[in-house]
This record gives sequence, structure tokens and C-alpha cells, in this order.
Amino acid sequence: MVVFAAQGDARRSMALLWRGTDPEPVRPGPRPALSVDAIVDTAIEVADAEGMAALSMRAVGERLGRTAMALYTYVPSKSELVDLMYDRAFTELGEPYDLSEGWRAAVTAWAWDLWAFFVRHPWVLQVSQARPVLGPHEYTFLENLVTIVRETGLPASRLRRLVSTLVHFVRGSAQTASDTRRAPDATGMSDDEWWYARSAELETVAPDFAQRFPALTEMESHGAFELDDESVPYLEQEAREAFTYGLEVLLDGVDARLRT
Amino acid sequence: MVVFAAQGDARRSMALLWRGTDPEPVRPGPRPALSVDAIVDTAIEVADAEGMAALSMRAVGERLGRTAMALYTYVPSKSELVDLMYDRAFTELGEPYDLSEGWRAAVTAWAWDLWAFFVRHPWVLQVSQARPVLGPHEYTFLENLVTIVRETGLPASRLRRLVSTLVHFVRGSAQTASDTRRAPDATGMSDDEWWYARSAELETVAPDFAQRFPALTEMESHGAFELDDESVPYLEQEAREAFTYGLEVLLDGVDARLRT
DNA sequence: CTCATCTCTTTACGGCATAAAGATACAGGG
DNA sequence: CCCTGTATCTTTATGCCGTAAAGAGATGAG
Repeated sequence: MVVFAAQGDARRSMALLWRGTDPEPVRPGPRPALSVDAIVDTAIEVADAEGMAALSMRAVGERLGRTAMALYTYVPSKSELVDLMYDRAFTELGEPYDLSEGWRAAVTAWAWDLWAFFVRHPWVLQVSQARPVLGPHEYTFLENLVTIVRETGLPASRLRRLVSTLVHFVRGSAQTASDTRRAPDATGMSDDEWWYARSAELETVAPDFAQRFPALTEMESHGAFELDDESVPYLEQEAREAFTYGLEVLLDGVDARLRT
Repeated sequence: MVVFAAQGDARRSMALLWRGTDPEPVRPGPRPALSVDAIVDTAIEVADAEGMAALSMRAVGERLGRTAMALYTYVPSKSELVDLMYDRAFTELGEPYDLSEGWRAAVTAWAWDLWAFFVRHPWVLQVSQARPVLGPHEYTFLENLVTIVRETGLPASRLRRLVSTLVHFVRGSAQTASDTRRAPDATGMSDDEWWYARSAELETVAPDFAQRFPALTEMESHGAFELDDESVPYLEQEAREAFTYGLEVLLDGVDARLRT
């Protein structure tokens, strides 16, 4: 299920997100063996490896040699932990883009980086966008995109819509791609096994498929994609091709509108 | 978390999805008071009203005046129930589109219908696309789209990518829009309250925001959207505008490529 | 040494999906 | 008519989850 972000106490939440690097003052009590950073990093490891569904306070604690409850000393709740994970992950997209080849090349590079990021960290796609986390690294990531697209010279209102369109398109595409990649592990069944069982069943249960869905049948039976690389599963390459195509169409559309 | 679809036994799963309307033969044992349809409909009501997170076997059972375990007589598991909900919801998108105004008008109508569908049934966005449910109504919905876009005359391989691009774009946009709409209820805080608390905190925690994120600051401070309709929240109208714009850009791109 | 404060563990609660066992209802066969 | 096999539905129990509450033990300041 979608994990709602930014629900907690605004002051504590923002302080954690924007906390600087200066060390905590020494205080009475046992010296902390953990840290917010260690917890967030470990939680990201768990979520990367086993998915958001397997991310539990117990699992993170265990990986750190502590109980689940020990984490609550550092982090107010699981929901805040997810916020911190989210913003921390965006650190990977912190570098600005080269604009010397023009905005189009830079947007393309940005889009692929974001796509790869989502596939690397599929759980990020499950953090709701409704109440943005508002952390420094997500802002940096957005700043990078805005810096690119303002080169088009579009007015601010158009720019906002373009930014949102780009982010949504990449999000949507990456969601399928990352689900595809995770499916064999998550379900314990390979793509082939799965497809074989289902399609055999489909034929017995809907023998009139080709008559009921003629356009779909025709589309699916032509122009199958050719594998360049045997090691990457078919479905993933298909997703990648579709992403390439969609991105080009989108940018062609932006170009076409700039010229009129 | 993403609910993985189509995990169960293929035979039983497909039989449930494609089951016809012919009544069950009369068998010994107490007459069933429930039915798969009643359970699926009730589950959709729960998910629509309270979100996927609140969808539990207990909740559905209770609404039907039964225990959670009673549902297992009709449905093998929660995951299969979600598959059935998913395909059943797509019944709403079963009507073919009018092609007399050309493919572009039809795609636009299709996209808005899908967008509205996702906003009406936000939980649909949480069903993984990796292992498609393969039910009759989702196929009908896809058949409708393919029937429209094949009017462009593009070859099958392009068609597949275009279909995927369109679905992803709508999915991505609708996700933000539906999260936005659900946020106040889900978090018990209005958009205004939330934004007020966070932005005040942001100023104290990052006083140098405008220097750190100049492009973003400039974009956000210009060309704010004007509300046409006071009753629809600002964020939702913004999402709608961005969707309109993105869809037009995308279709302009398709057009531009058709002409060369 | 005392005390206040902090870390971390233990225990407990109410929620979840669902396995297992049993109570009850009913059609068909005698 | 009862008997039997099959079906529905409930009860109970198991092992997960987030996290509240209470307390054990460590440590710096006085």
C-alpha cells in the first residue's frame, strides 16, 4: 500500500530531514551505539533487497543487532523513517546536468538516471507524492531538472506542467519496469513459468480470444521485439524500448510546440 | 505496498476471472448466502472508501455480516480477491470509443476516462503491473485503446510502445492526483494546515532556500495557477492542468512523427 | 556518591492473513 | 423417513506487524 509521507510532527520531521553534519553535544546516559544515518541506511538496504512489504522495524533492528524498539530512540515512527529513506535515496541524483549539448540531451540523461534510480529503489515509487517529503535531496533533484528545462525558454506556468509531465512519465514507466524485475523473486516464479501456466489456462478458458480482442491479438502477434542481450529478460528490454520511444515522442512534442 | 497480482493457482484464478454467468449447479450443503460477486463488490466499496490499507478480510466480512474466514469459501486468498476486484473495476471502461473525430480526439477521451477511473479507484494503482491479472475486462479496456491507436497506421511494434507510453503517462499523473485527493482524509490534515506547518518549518530550517534552489524558487514564484472553481482544491486543479498539458504534448509528438 | 538523563530491552495490545477443526445445513439415496 | 457426504460458516490459534509502557542499566554533571 501507499505509504503516506510527512504525517508526523512537522518540527521534528523537518529537523531530521535537514539536520546538518555537526555532531550531537555530549549528554548524560549511555553513548548511542546507533545513529539516524545507520538506521536509514540499513532500512534502505532492507527495502532494496526485499521490498517495502518486508521493511519492518523488527527487520531493521535485527540487521543492526538491536530490537525493533531501539529504533524509536532515534526515529519517531516508521512513517518518518520512510521519509528519511526517501530523501536520503535522492542523494544519488544530486549532480547537476551538462547543458552544453542543449536541453534535450540533458533531459534525456536526467530521465534515464531517474528511471534507473526507480528500478534500483522500487520502494521509492510507493511513497505517496501527495504530501511531498520536502527534504533537501529531493529539492536538489528537482532543482536539477528545472535548471535543464528552463533552457527551453518556456514561461514558469508551462515549466511547472512540463516538469510534472516528465516526472509522471518516468514514474509510470519505471513502475512497470521495476515490478517486472521484482516479480520473479517476489512471487517465486519465473516469467516463463508464469506465462506458460497462464496462457495455457487462458486458451481453455477463453478459446474465442482472437475474435473477442482482434486489435490486441493482431498487435501482439506482429513485430516482436528482438533481444540484443540474452542476459536481460525480454520483458525488461521491452520496458526499456517503450521508455526510449515514449521519451522521444514526448520531447518531440515539446520541440514541435517550441517551434510554433 | 504493492500488491502482487496473479500469484495463486493459475487454474482456479483464471476460472474465477473468466467465469461465465451461468448459475452454479445445486449441490448438497447449506445454500451459499454470499457469492464471489457480492464479495468482490463489497471489497471494492471498502477499498474505494477507505483505501487499500484498510482493505482486510475482516473488514469485507464484517460488511457482509460474516467473519473473515467465511470469505475463504468463495475466494482462495486476499491476493486473488484483489485480482478479481481489479478486473471487475475495469468493467467501467468497457465501452469502445467513437473514431469519427479521428484518433486524437478518441485517445484524449480515453485518457481522461482512465484518469478519472484511477482517481475514483485509487487502489487500482497499487496492483502491480508486472504480472498482469489477465482478466476479460482489462483486455477489453486494452482492446479499446489499441482499436483507437491503430488508426494512426503505425506498425505493430510502434503501436505497442505507444500503448505502453500512454498507459504509463496516465498512471503516473493519476497517481499524484489521487494521492492528493486522498491525503486530507488519510492524514486527517487539510492541504492548507499541512502546507502552513511545513513551510513555516522549512523557513527556519533552511533560511537559504532561495540561494540553494534558485531555479525552483523562480519557477514556483511565477505564474501561479488561477482557480476557475473554488470548490475543487488548488492542488487537484494543478494536477488536472498538468495532465491536459502533458497529454497534448505527447499527442503533438505522435503527430509530428506521423508527418515526417 | 547521587541524580537526572539517556539507551535499549522486555512485555503487552490490538491488528493482520490464514491454517485447522468443528458445528451446522441440506440434496440425494436408501 | 433417516443417513451420508458435501458444503457453508464459526471458533480458535499461530505468527507476523507497529508501537505503548515500564523498567534495567550506563554515564556525565554536581
